Amino acid sequence: MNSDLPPTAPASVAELRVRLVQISDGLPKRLRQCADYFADNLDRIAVSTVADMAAGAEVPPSAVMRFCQILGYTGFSELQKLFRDAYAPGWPDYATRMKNLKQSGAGTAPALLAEFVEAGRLSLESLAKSVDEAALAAAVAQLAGADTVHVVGLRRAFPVASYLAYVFEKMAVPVMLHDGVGKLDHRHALRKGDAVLAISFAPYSEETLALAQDARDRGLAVVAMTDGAAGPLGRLGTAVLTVTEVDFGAFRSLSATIAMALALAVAVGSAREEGL
Amino acid sequence: MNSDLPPTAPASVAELRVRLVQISDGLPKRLRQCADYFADNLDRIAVSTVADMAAGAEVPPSAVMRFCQILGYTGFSELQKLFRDAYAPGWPDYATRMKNLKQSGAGTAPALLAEFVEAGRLSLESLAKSVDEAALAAAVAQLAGADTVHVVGLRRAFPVASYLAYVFEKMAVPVMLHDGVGKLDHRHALRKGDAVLAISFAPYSEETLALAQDARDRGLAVVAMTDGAAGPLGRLGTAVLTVTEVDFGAFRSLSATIAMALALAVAVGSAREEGL
DNA sequence: TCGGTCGTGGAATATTTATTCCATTTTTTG
DNA sequence: CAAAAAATGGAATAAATATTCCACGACCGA
Repeated sequence: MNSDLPPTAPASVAELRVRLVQISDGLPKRLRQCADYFADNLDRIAVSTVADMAAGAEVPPSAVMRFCQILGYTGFSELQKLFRDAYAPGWPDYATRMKNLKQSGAGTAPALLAEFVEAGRLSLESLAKSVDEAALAAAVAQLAGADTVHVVGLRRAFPVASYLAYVFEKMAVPVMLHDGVGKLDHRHALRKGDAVLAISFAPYSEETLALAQDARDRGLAVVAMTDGAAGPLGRLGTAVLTVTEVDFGAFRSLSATIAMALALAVAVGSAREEGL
Repeated sequence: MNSDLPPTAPASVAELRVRLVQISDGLPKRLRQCADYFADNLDRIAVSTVADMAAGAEVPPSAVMRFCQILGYTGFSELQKLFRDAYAPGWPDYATRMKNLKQSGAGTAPALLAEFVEAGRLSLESLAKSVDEAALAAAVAQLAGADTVHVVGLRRAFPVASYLAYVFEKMAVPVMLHDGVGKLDHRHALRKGDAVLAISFAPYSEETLALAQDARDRGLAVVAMTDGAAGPLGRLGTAVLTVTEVDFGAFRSLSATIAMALALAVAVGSAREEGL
């Protein structure tokens, strides 16, 4: 008797995800297409019909049905119910709360908060969607290979720069924060083998560009965090990390920029530890 | 002829939300129940049937149909399509991208980025859900009434403090950033009529607590941004803003903290302008 | 109070969507 | 290479869901 496949249907989204990858191997062609497409589009299941999913997986609807039954469900509907139910507790509370906040009236603090929260969320989503993994890897490599990392970022970018400096410090990466205090020119601090991590967004601050340019002239690695590869800082960088931040009003949430900065700093920190 | 209601159906979720509150008044009982329930449960629309929504609004299904048609749609399906489509481009791409990033393998930069992005998102959601509007209003009032705002925050909180100082400055609010450079004690700068905005999270930095304590002793307003009202800074504040940040590894994304800070600063800035 | 309009609920119908079944093709196995 | 088994696609059927229709009742103005 065939008892090598558990007859029990996954009772949660998490379980299902595990099962999907488990069974993907050892499944005939069409059914594997289903497994793969389902695994890659878990979020669409709740709002799709059998026909939609079938079209996405490029199989006939009947294949989708068979697939659901192989997983242990009576049919697609039962599987879909899993996802429809799962939506309820996750998003809705947040969404309604958000709506209430915004309804407080434009200009009030809760409404502003709602806007900034939303801007931050959008920025983070957009970052996840658009990140250039190759550029990120290059940036990590260049910074991990540097003797000292010079972090520069002024005005709006200064909070990010200071946080980066803090994290680098915690991770025992030699770091120098160029904060422009007292109009001092820290340019002479750049040495061969160092790298510059420059953060600036339009309108770009001259001091930041100047330091980056100087480093570039001397042949140092320049990692740029900016809002467009085509901008002045983007052209200067030996590795360019693009972060588009959704801003509300005149101020930006910096959420995406900080997430990128953290990832970069921690990755560099780990890379250096391994390199010891 | 009755042309006071626009015959055009809202073409986006945002438009629909506006329309819902507009028409809620001047609608017969059952239809208003629909409008209210829909407005409060926008997120459920995508995954519900007419019967579900009807049950939720405590009306018969036919009432829901009439309601959809009054809004200008041919029926519920058309309205629902709005939400199902909105899910597809918004979340799904993000979700799959996220999964891919995480799959890059623990410790690599893209995987780290995914984690920090996720932590940021969760923090923002949790902030929107848990914000104390009364405390926020109190904080705005106290800061708006102050002569000079003293911002203090060190270590992890310093990026937030520096950004706050930047925004206050841009909004023409007299501000002083206490950054502890050179171990200077800026305490003497506190004057009657000033207010302190202190930011600190466990483990709390002594300097921040000391400044807050000093201000409190002199009877100044102390607005605290911290991670628990019961903490040492929470006990000191005359207004306490609680921000729980989801952190990944040893570092936190600061997304929620910055969103809160921005909302606070902009609200204070506007309040002061009006008060001129 | 009467006649009309408007709102309402439920039953009937139309449409969409899920599910099953089976003839055909492909793959495996002896 | 043939026979059996498995897999496949599409058409038929069943179920669910959306939508319309209409008879009833409440409300409003005359």
